[in-house]
Amino acid sequence: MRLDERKFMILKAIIDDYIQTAVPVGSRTISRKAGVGFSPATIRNEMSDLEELGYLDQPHTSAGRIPSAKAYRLYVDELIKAQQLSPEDTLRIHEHMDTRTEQVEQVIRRAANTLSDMTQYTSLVVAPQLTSMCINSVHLVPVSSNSALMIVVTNAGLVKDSVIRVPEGIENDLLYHISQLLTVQLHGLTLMQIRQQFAKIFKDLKENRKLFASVLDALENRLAEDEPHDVVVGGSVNLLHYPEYSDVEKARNFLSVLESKEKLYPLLKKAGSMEFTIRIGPENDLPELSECSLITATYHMGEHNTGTMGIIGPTRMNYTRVISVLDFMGKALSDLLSTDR
Amino acid sequence: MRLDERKFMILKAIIDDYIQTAVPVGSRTISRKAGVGFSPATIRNEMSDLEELGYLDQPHTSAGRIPSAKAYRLYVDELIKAQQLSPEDTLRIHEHMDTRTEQVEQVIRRAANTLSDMTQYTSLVVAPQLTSMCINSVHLVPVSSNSALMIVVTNAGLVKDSVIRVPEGIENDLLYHISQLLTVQLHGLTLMQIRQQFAKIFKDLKENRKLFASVLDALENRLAEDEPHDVVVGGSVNLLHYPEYSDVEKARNFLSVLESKEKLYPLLKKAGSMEFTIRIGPENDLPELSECSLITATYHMGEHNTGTMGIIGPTRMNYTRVISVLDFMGKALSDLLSTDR
DNA sequence: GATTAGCACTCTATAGCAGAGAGTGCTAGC
DNA sequence: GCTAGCACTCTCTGCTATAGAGTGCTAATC
Repeated sequence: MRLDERKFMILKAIIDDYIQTAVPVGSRTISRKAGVGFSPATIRNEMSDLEELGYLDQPHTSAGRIPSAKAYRLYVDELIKAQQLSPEDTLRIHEHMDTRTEQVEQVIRRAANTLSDMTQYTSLVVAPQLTSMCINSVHLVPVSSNSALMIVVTNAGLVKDSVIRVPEGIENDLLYHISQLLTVQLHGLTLMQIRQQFAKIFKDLKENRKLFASVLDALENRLAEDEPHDVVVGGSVNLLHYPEYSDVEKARNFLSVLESKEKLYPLLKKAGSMEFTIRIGPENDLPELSECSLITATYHMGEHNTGTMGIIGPTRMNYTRVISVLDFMGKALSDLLSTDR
Repeated sequence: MRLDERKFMILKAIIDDYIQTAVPVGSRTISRKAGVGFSPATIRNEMSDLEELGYLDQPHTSAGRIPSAKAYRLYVDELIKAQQLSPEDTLRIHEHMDTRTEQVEQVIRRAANTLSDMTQYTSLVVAPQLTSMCINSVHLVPVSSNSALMIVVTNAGLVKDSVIRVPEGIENDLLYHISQLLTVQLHGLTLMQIRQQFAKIFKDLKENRKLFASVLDALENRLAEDEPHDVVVGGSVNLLHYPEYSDVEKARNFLSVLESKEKLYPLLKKAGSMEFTIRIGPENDLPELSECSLITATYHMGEHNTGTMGIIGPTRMNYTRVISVLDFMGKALSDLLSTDR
């Protein structure tokens, strides 16, 4: 059976109502709505059909109906229309994001907070992946008489540091000198290239072999790991405001996911460079999120570097609003990160 | 009335039991304990005294007693004895923390996770504050045709970055050259000194004034902010396992605090360089934490740099265990960060 | 033929009540 | 000084009755 216009209309009304109230929707409620010219009995018949078609679920016989994941899918695919963000909201984003010079990391954190504030859901943002990652400089900073902090700066602004052992009583000047030497040797090389040229680089370094050895060793270790990009989470407690999470058990499950970056990152990664993705309830791979929806969007830093952000809410989230907020925030962020401030 | 030995003993037994069960403790329960040679009636009389003295509370007439904040204070001050961590636990810490070269940031995150895993409470760790903070190098990395990422590395390994505008179509080589120039000019200066010598530095730079101006401008802005050190939180959902937080409202309040670094940082900051601090329930400044206890401890990186870590749990937390875990972790972390790996 | 009014039926949520259980405080006796 | 005994208090659990929301079906209406 194809869905005729009236069924569409009724389904949309049910979803809209349920998004607002989180309470199963009865036929009378729909019937009373402005623009619906049918009695509860008629609505009931249609609802019965919609249930058979898999768009509605009934918690128990004498309750109203709630939309199924299939219904939300139809809803986002066909029923909602792009909506302009209200002037107040655009202003709000601009206010929150309009700070002059600031660290990229901080801009991103601020974006996450703004997103969660405005939607009252939970937000995720990952910094843009810079395309080619190579070493910019190496620094050795004395920490104690026989150890130093090794800091490696890559062109992504990403920094990797670790403590290494240095010969007892080494002069600070010498450490500095060695840093410079290493920087000259390694600058501009990708992490890959360094590994390949390890032997050669090592040969070129004449004095302080032992120190160099431990630096290169540390570097080698550092390069080996392919750390997942950091995911910034905003408003993780927001979901606890919704009746869906009045059960502590559920709340804990949800929050556990937010705590593990390893689970979070693939969620956003999967979205790739799609401008928008919407995953509803069970469409998410994580069972913990089977009662949530995740909407992702992208933003840009310069021409090549793309970052991803997302909003997680209950399946009955306000899709329309979230999409417009993400859309606008994407533009604001791209502006902020791609031009001066 | 002074507390005699028997009252001490009974109070300790009550606290120990309540820490385990979270259920108001009755006189029979205490009486049955090995080593207590008194009937429930006797215990009841003592309990009644202890209540009058403010050490015990009674939720309602026919419930058992629960320890008050005053009781916990006495408990940690006088009743608990330092305890050796079990061999299994020390092994566990070593296993978790025994990774070779790793970023300081990662070591700290790992420490936070280990702490929360082992105690089943929530952990906080801040990276060591390096004592003298000065600039190590400045880098400009092209992002788009008219903007670049400015990266400032300080000797703390801390990195501050921000996007700045650069003249349209500037050569990468030139950007690099300018970075070098700036690094030479600024290297070794504290943030303060730079601000003082702003004019002089600016005068020395001959070409590309406009670019320098915007770099220095960005730097100025960057230096102005005194960002709170980052607090790493581990096991934030752990507290939701305890009956104290079976109420979603309470859970939300608690988690909100963890979300705001601005509230968290002062908590640890206040501990200063004290080896241990214990704050019980209302002794915490934050009303949201009035039913929690916070134990902090310090660790060291090299000779001068001290970091702080803490455990937040319900007031009925297992103080003895938490203190031994923190103590051991402090040593492990200091070892890890101060010598090579 | 589609729509709707009417009605019996189902299921949930809530309040009220009784009984069990845990624990206390007091008193009298050891 | 300690404890056995007992009446009393308060909570928790389970049960029942009731109200309310909503449905599905049938028969009447447009």
